[in-house]
This record gives sequence, C-alpha cells and structure tokens, in this order.
Amino acid sequence: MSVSSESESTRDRLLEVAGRIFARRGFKAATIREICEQAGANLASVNYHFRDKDGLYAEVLASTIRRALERYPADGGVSRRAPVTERLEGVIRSFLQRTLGLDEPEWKGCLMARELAEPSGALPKIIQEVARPVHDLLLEMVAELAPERNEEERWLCVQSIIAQCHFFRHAEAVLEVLRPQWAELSKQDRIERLSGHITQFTLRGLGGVHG
Amino acid sequence: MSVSSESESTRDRLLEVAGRIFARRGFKAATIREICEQAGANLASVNYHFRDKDGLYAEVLASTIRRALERYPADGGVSRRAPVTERLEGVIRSFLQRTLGLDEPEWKGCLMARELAEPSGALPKIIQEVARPVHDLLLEMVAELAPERNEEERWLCVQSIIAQCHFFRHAEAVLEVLRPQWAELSKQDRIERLSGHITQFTLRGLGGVHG
DNA sequence: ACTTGTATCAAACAGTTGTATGAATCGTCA
DNA sequence: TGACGATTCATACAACTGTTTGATACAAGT
Repeated sequence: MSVSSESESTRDRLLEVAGRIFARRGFKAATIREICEQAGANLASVNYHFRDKDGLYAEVLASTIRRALERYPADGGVSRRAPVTERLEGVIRSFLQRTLGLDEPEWKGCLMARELAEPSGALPKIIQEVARPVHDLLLEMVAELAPERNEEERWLCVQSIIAQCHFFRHAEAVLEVLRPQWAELSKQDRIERLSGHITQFTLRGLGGVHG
Repeated sequence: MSVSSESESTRDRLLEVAGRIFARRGFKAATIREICEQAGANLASVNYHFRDKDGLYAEVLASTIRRALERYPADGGVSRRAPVTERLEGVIRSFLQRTLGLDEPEWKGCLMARELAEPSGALPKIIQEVARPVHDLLLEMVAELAPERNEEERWLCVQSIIAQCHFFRHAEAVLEVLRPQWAELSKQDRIERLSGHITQFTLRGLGGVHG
C-alpha cells in the first residue's frame, strides 16, 4: 500500500522512503523497521544494500545533493555574462528551488537543514559540493556590487543573502502560525515572491540601488 | 567531576545538564542515563522530579525561555521613544544575544533552533512567548521605516531581518569551515559586528538610508 | 541439470532505551 | 528520640533498536 512503485528496485525504494523519514524524524529517531515497512522491503535489506544505517543515510544525502544540483545548478543557469543583478537573482532563485523544493519531493531541503543543525560526518561533503560554490559565487557578485566595502563586510553581506534564502525552509512551522495566508500560496508562488523580495532587499542592502 | 555545582539542587542540575544535552543531541538521541550521569544524579531522579523524559524536556524549554527573555527582552531595553533606528538595533542585538548567547550558556539558542526544525509540541509556547512579540515589534518598525510598501512586502522585510539574526547560530558549523577567522573572534566581538552589520544592511534594504 | 551470484526472507541476537519498584537515606519537627 | 515526608538509590523490566544469520528463491550461464 505504501509502496511507491513496483517497477523501482528495492534499493531505489529504500532511498526514496528513507529520505522522507530521515527528513521527518532525524537520523536517530528514524528506524530501519519503519523505512523497510514503508518501502515494502525486508528488514535486512538495508544492511544488504547499504551495509548499515549510516551507509543508507550517507547514500540518501549523496544522491539528494547530486540530483538537486543537476536540476538547479548553483548559478541558476544564468549566463556569466548577464548583468550582475540577473545573476544574483539566478543564484537566489535556484537556492530557493533547492531548499523549498518545487517538483522535487519536498523533504529534500529539510534533510539539508537538519544536517546543518545536527552534523553527521557528511557535513564536509555538503559544504564542498553545495555551500562552497554558492558562497564563492555570491562573494564575487557582492564584490562587484559593493566594491567600496572591505572584505569582512562583503562576507557578511553574503551571509545575509544566504540567511534569507535558508530561513523560509527553516522556520516553516512558525511562519504558518504567524501568517496563515502565506501557507495558502502555492510553492511556485512563494518561490516567485521570495526570490523577487530577497533580490530587491539585497540590492538595496548592498547600497547599489535606491528606491 | 562533571557535576556543575554541589550547592545546586538535583532538580536544577538536571535542568542545566539536560539543556546542554538536548541541545547537542536532540530529544530522541539524548538519553536519560547520560543526563543523570553528568548531573551526578540517580537514574530515577528524572522520573521523580519531572514525571518522564517529555516532562523534563518541556521544563527545560520553559525555563530557558523565561530566563532568556528576562535577561534580553524583545525590545532590547531600548525606550519606545528612541529613534526607530536605535530601536531596531536594540531588537536585533537582543535577538543575537539570545541566540548566540553571551554570558548565558551557549546551548540555549541551539535548543530553540532545534525546536524549530523538529517541533515537539512545545512549539506553540515558543511562538507565543518569543516569536510573536519580536515579530510584532519588527512589523511596527518596518511600517515606520517603509510606509510606502504594502503589507506583504513589509512582512517579507521582517522575515529578512529575523532570517539574518537566526542564521549565524543555525549555520555555525558551516561558517567555521568557510571562514575560520570568524570562529576566532570572541562571542562579544561577533555579536557586536553582527548587530552592526544586520542593522545597516536592513536599513539600506528598507530603502531608508542611502550609501 | 548443475553451478553461481544476487537478492529476499523470517527469525533471532545483543545492546540500549525509558520507566517502575521498593528499600535506604536524609532532614525536620514534635 | 522517634516519626514522617521528601529524596535518593540500586536494581529490574519490558519494549525497541541495529545488526547478523542461515535458509530460500530466482535468474543467467555453462
């Protein structure tokens, strides 16, 4: 009944289900029994396919990163020769797509957020493959938009951008209470409004646009 | 050896130690045995003083909120009649003090961050007592600073402020890797630079200050 | 038909978990 | 002193955890 698709291999079903459950419960509270049950697989299948629980988690994280980045690349698919404001919005929009999820199952961003709060040894991999590229891209853009500031100030500005992108995933539960109207919007709408707002707020914050 | 202070009551030591451990490991992964051991208390003492593990967690959260708010009130102790820029910086600085911790044990903000990602039934209490007041305060200030924007835009700006304040606690582990120099600063210094930066970035972002 | 490698299965294992119990200890006040 | 309530203690228990095992099924190749 809870088997997602008969045609997928046991291994794939385990990855899919495990991702959802790790995201919902956290690593420790997620149990292999529940994962196998929902995947319609035998209890021993996790150990067979992924050695142990840690192996499963690592593989879930790795495949999630891989697929998220190939669908929404760090630069948002915007050309390097486009105006900096467009490139900035590209990075922001792509970031939001990855964290808030659009057509990807929505637990993926949640997995990342959880990993940040509760590092599991897989954190260096995430930093290397996701955080670092985004960080460096933004640093270039900020240098272009606010060349008069010193290095630390520019770095702080980059953090302000990333902070805004992260927040709406991170505090979803609170936002629903404080502003119910927001939860009623479609994901598409939310991402659209957010990337617009964050880009504008940031451009003003950097002092490049008045308005 | 790991007993914090002999003069405190068992109940208080349990609260203190439990806070640290819940923050570090999360609710599920934290064990009563480890808590009692570090508190120099008997295994049964949690059940005696707090009924069960949930009772302990709820009490930890409640007392943490209470003490954090009485030391760092939502308005940062700035007079209601002070200029809005000063009031804004007050809210931001106080927020950072609560999350990044100054003289309070540093796990307290971490507890909150964890609660946001992994609500435990205690979330409504946090919203009611912490998030809501800060949210409303900021909403007033933004309305004052950017009266020309519509209600949703102002709300988004409030979220941008809160996002920046939260982020530096939330992504501590990543920041340490991406910018080791930052980790070398004292807490005092970090909070000082952050509240300055966030206030400036926000004031520009709101379009109230140019340059 | 026989072998081989892959995959699945039910069952059991040892370790850890939160909680309960009843005896022992302490402090306080009559 | 003696009694009583509050607290601490060692110990036990049942439930749940990740992992292992050995049997079994299946497909492909010879």
